[in-house]
Amino acid sequence: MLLDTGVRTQYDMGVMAARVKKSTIKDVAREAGVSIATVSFVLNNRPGQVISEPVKQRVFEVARQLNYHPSALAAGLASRKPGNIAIVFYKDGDLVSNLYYSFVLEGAIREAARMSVNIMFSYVDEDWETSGELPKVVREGSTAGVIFINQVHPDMVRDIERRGVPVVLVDHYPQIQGVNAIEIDNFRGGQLPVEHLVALGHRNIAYVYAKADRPSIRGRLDGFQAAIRRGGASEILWECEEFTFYAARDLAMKKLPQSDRPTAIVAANDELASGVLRAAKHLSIKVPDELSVVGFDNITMGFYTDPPLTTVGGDKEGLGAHAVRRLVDAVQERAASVSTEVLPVALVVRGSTGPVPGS
Amino acid sequence: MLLDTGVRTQYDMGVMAARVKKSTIKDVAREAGVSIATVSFVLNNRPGQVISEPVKQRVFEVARQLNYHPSALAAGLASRKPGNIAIVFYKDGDLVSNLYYSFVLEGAIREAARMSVNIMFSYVDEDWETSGELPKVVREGSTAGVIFINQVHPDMVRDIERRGVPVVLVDHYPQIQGVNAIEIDNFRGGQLPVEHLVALGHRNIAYVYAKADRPSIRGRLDGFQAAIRRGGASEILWECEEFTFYAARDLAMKKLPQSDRPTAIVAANDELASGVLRAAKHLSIKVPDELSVVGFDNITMGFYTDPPLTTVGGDKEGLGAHAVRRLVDAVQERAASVSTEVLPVALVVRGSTGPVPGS
DNA sequence: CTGAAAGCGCTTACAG
DNA sequence: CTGAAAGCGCTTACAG
Repeated sequence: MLLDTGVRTQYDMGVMAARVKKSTIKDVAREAGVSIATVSFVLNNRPGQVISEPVKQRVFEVARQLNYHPSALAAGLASRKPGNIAIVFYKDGDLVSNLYYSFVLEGAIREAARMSVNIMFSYVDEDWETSGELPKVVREGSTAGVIFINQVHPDMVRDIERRGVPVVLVDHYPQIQGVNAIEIDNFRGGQLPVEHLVALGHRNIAYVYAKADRPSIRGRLDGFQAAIRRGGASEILWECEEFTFYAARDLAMKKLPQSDRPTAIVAANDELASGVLRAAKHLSIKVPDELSVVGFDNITMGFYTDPPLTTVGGDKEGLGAHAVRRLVDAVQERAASVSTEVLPVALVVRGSTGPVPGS
Repeated sequence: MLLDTGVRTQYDMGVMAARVKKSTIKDVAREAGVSIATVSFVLNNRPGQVISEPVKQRVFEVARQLNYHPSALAAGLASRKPGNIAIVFYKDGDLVSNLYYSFVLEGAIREAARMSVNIMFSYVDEDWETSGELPKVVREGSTAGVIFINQVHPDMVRDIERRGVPVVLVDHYPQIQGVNAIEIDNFRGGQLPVEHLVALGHRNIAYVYAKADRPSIRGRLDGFQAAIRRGGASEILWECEEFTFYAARDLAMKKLPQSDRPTAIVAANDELASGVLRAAKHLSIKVPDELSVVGFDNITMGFYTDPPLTTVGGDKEGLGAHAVRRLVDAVQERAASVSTEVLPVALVVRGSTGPVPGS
């Protein structure tokens, strides 16, 4: 438990003389002249339970007057279902401050607010294999369901569901079968830039990426390659050391000066694309006149590059919002079955792409 | 309440045959051959309560074996103190995805995880004045304390504290007296760039900012002005329309070409500084050779500008972490008294500042 | 249509 | 040093 008993200090000093006490279901029942069961029934609009209109009105009225709000703790305990959901992520990540996932979180939090569901945040240790310890929120039964974003451990998901706590996965890896999941259409997202560039006359298109054992990265590459084949363009793969701005910049600094330089570059994400843009600037290669560049993710950064970045945008907030809706459905057992929901992507054309040079 | 009764679908189909049930304090008491009170006492390490060593060991052992974890809901209800804290913000903000505050949140979440406290997120309507409605988490008594980041309504803070729920404010506005608050040293942060620039020989320094009725912005400006006076430099104020990259860029595009152009520019934040950098690039003014630029906040963006931005950095994660520790102290009534904690700032020298031209 | 009562899983005076 | 019992504020069969 979080708290000790102890003596109040500041409040006792008179500053907060009138400490307000919450009214309870008993207060409402007494005032309205009904039983607490009846109060509970009308306030929860219990299906199957018929309460006469006058009684209902009286209860609502009294509840309003007394400013009554049911205790979430008591309700959760009695119903055996906490009124909260939780987002759990791994400790060594930077999920919250991440330029991409922070928008997913924003979407989740807003949707939860809209649905009047509290949302909790919790980390789990990386070394789940060895500890086997479930997230605190599920160990202590304070959440009705959990959302994992990004990394996840398959066995942990099983263990959590075995406790009767539904799980929804967002843009997760590794792959897991038979779990509710939400992701964006990475394959389609990989095609979009190519189609755009081919329409602009480009035939010589490089893909900048880094190795990563993740479905989203794989999907983008697959989409790129499929579109390249279909467009009759030639596929060039530029592999960076890692998924960073500077790795992409350095790679581009090496590759761009070569004589058979591609006329367009598609990057696996906006950060890499920004690195390419920087290299082009240093090499005095004009974008988009001499080189077109496309990113992926549509993160804020792309507004501020020079020129502003053409990119592929998924509905990041939607990812979070859908996950919350999905989870609440699962918790309420309204969910038909397990499935993976794929959210659409769209090309966001800004200033970094143009007709192939010499066209 | 979040949930209906209903029939399980997927789980009943055999996939999740062995639904695990949580063990309770009763189970532990029975196995260990003691009363539930004793279990509660030893597990909570209740001060003043003396339990014999052998009994303690037995209880711990059994609890471990049964994988017992106290129900947070039950404990919260019985003790009248929820085991959670909450971060509440206003609905129209972009706090979570904000380039600055997302790091504060990251720090808060991590610290909460470290302290084994659950942290909840909640929005509150903008129109508090008219609704008077407290955040859901406090209405329903599911939080032991709340943190407000950024915007806050003074009367709401009072109302919440009157419920016995302590409040901690992070980088808040407007000003409120008598509440626990954490902020960075904006005044000192305003001085730092000037001292740095003066040491580099600059005497002609402009401050780029936008009007905002916020202590943090005011503090930076005050610091800037104080340092300018002390350094014997001349103060130039460039006021933008708003706090955006493009507003700063446009203003700089107008001001920079003037003959009496300053040799250095200090911006009220990194976004404005980036805008100035962009204008300089368009005007072919070399940074830092012909112009020095300093930002504020040390957001990720500053790594990617060209050149990388010299800026003033506060400990953003620390802001969140301190707030959590502060709040937990207040909840446990260990807090001596109400106070404002000011976190130090430091100059982060990167590539956008250099000696005054002609030196 | 409504109420009395058991119970959710804990904590906490109180008694011994 | 330990236990029996009341109580936290709800929900939910069950009875009428």
